[in-house]
Amino acid sequence: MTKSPNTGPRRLKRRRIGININDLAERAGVAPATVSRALNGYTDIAEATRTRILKLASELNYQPSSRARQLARGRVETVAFVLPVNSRQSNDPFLSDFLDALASALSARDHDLLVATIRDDEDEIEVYRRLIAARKCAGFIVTNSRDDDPRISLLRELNVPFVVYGRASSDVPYPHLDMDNEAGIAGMVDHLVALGHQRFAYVDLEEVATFARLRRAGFEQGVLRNRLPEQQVAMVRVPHTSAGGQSAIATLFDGGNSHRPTAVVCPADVVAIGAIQAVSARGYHVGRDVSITGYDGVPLGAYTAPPLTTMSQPTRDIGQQLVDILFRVMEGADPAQFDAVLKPTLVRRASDGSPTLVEAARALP
Amino acid sequence: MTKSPNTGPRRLKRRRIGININDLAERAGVAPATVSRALNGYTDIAEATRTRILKLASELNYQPSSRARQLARGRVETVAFVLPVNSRQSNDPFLSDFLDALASALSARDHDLLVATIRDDEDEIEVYRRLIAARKCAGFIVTNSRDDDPRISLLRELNVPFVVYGRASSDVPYPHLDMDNEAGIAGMVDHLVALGHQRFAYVDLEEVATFARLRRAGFEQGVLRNRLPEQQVAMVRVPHTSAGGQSAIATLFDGGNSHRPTAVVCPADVVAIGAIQAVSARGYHVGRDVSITGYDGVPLGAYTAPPLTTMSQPTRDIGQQLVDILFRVMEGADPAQFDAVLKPTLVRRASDGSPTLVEAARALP
DNA sequence: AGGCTGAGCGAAACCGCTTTCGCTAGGTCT
DNA sequence: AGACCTAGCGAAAGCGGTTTCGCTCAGCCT
Repeated sequence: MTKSPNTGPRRLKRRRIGININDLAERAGVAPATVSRALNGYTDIAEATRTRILKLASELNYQPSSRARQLARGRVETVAFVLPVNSRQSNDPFLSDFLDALASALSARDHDLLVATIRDDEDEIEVYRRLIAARKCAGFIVTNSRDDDPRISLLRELNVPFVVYGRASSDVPYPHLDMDNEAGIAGMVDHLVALGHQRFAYVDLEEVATFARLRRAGFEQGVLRNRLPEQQVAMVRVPHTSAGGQSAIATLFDGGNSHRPTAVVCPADVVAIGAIQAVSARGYHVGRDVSITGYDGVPLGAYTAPPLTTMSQPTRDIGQQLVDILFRVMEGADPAQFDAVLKPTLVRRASDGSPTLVEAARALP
Repeated sequence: MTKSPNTGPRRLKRRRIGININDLAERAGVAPATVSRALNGYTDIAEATRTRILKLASELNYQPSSRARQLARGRVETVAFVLPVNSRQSNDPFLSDFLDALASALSARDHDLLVATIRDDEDEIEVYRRLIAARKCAGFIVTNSRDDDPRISLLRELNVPFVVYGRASSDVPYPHLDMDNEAGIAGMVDHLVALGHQRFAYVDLEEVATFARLRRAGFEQGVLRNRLPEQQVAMVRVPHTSAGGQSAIATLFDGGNSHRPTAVVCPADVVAIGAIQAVSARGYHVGRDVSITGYDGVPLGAYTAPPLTTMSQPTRDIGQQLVDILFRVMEGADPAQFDAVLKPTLVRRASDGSPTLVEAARALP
């Protein structure tokens, strides 16, 4: 009977990769242990020896194998970011900024970023389980948190460090960082009311992620605190896409609805962009006849016609802070203490304005 | 004198992570070697023993430590993707699709995806060097290739497997996959000529990446093979942003230039979106008075006003194929044989049309 | 001069796994 | 019945590092 694996991956070429610590030690005329000490900043080593070894190492371009080092140290210097990818569209224009923020912050701490992706049809929890069981990472960055998120329960249960971007309703505290979605949208309502708007529509998102719920809550809060009468406020619910924005406008404007809104609050720029397009197509002048606002601050929002007024989020800061928190947790800090909330900032462009010309607009077909 | 590192990272909590192969072997009443054999599909093991071990492993949720396994095997089951991030904008709406394609294809082969990022101010080559020296990955996916790309020289020199998305002029062959940028843009010119256009403008990109050069070459080829007279063809050069598109239109339309183009060919959707905006702002009707085309197939292109006609690239296929090629190279295949080129497909929406009304349009202010 | 101290380094164990090598025992063959 | 396989498994040697422990020896003190 054969002694080789009958299944398993095809044998990849096993190349002799570079030199190892023994080679280096031999050339330096010291023991491997001494090389290790020199490279890791121990002080019980003669300065002369250290510099000699360091010089040799840099000449030979030697670095310890991360695999071996991590095994010996019993640590894993990798953080995983599991990215949900919904097949219908890629709606995150900040992804590269976000990744960069994560990767830079991690690399400043000599850690690597492992990226895994999950599509709708895949079993998310299974991916987390595998990463944990194979000890591929020391912690997780979790995004797109949902209410009662099973990932959070899993990570708590297995006692794996993690930090969540966004909030999930949960009875137990967990480390997270969030934008103040609620305050953001409520602030947008304030802004529009200040411009003189009274008839509002909100485009709710068909989205399980918590931020959708919080933004809606923000709208309701804005309505409440500005004492907008209930019959002046409409709400539609559409997918989180530009097409969703278009269909929202269709239901708001095409029916025999006599109470067309003068302000349409969208909880996402992509949706707002669809809405602008649909409103313009109906002959209205966005920013004058109808105000439409977004949320997110996507770069393209500056180039729509008219340019989009929106709420912008400091993507890089968020990534940086998430990593900071994660390390605190990995170092053993009490996870419950991390619950920062950052405020978005209003970026006013040209898709909003005073509703002075609204009656004229309503006279249109 | 102390015996602890005076520098180096703060000590992370060293937790006892799960069980190891010895624990499992003990519980199963066999030697660790037998467990390893059972888990790795060797055939010189009794079927009963194997199933017993497998059952126990899944009950205890045991998986071998990837670090230890890779060290023992002398392999590194990780592929690195080094993502250039230019601070001014995040211009890749396909990033999440691309990452997903890479990650899925890799995970099908039990490999991980390591993502590193580089900003303009960082030393790219240094990042590659470090990843290689620390043996953090078995191969690289290289994108945004430039002519005479130093990364390619480095990787060849160090004999590290890699595959490039895009082409770089180089005297020595290297494994790569590319979209046929040249044919794509040339095909767009053909399309516009077929619609009746004769006066063209091309918006060249201020961009070091090779694709910019190839797309321009495609335009020139289109001009040539359609025998467009030289004085009917204008070219401007702008940054690879929507603002660039706007400024392109400014120089093309605002001067006393009597030869305004009826067709503006943009080599990127983001640029085209800026151009559409700028042309519309000048009172022209895009798609009737002026045709504007893009390239890339960004999702948002479907929601501009008018929706953008463009060339779309099969992002997922590209990622998948890149991984396929990389593995062939890692398995020792001759790198020179990989030089596939994929054709983009025309996505016709509404930003192009016959230039019949052009004279009327030119009568505008 | 003898004892003590601590700086500097080497030996060796270990991290958790893989893989080679060789042993044992049950089965087959003559 | 003895010789010979060979299936099945254990022992042990790595993989490339880190870290503990302890040794040596120069310098200092009495």
